[in-house]
Amino acid sequence: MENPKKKTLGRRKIEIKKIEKKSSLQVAFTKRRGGLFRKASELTVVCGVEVAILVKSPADKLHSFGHPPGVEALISRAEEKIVGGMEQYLKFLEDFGGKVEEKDNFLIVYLLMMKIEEGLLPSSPIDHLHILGA
Amino acid sequence: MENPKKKTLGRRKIEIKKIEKKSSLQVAFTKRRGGLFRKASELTVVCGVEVAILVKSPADKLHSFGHPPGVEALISRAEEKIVGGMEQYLKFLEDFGGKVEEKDNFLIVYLLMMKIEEGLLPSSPIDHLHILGA
DNA sequence: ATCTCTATGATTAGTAT
DNA sequence: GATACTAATCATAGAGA
Repeated sequence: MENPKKKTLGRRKIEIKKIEKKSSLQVAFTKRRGGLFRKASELTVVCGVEVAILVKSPADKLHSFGHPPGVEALISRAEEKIVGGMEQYLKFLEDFGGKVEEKDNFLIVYLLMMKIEEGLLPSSPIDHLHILGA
Repeated sequence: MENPKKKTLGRRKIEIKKIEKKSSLQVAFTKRRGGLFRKASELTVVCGVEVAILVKSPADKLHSFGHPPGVEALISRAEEKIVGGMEQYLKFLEDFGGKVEEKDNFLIVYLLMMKIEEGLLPSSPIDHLHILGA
């Protein structure tokens, strides 16, 4: 039998421009975010590199990806010290300061991002400055 | 003529594990980083969202991607204020503090990352704390 | 290091659940 | 919000220039 009524049209070519239909945009966002994070994950493995990604959803929710084993270790180490609040946090930064190499700025910033995202840190560096009397 | 000696074998299936051969890894990294950034770019357009990516190359060089028009505007605005060094920078953060909404943490962090990457800011937040007498 | 080449493997648009 | 389906579009491995 010819043309056995295809169930779907398959992938269609699209123009890269903003999707207006809300429901379609939501589906596209979920798929493409997943695709992006998967690609990032493959990159970390295949090339043995560090990657951090932040994406804000159409609903302003923050989604993040990160994978260096080093970053994960830092986050774990930080976790215990940070949950204690601001004082613990400042102490953590000081401890951290003595051990981190120049090239690890990347990791520090990533760590801070994650903590901010989780609501465990003040919302911006500005708060620190004020607290410290700047 | 059958089998006109195919020029390439086409894409081959690979296992997702670290490539050991250095030259292959370098090529794969360049291609996959490009692919990742292209996907990110499409995501920002198709879904109208904000994305920031940091990747450390096998040679420890930092590559970044970012695209919200808002972020670009912030960076421009910041540029003038930041090039003056630490004092200007602190002042910038204070100015910034009065104007930025809670949901803009993302942008702030992204901005800081970019500045650190460019060597325009101290290497870590720790330095601020010390300077401010923490 | 970057750029073809290209067959093949991988992703995803549109729709329904 | 995420997942399943499927055909078509898209990305890229491996090799060479």
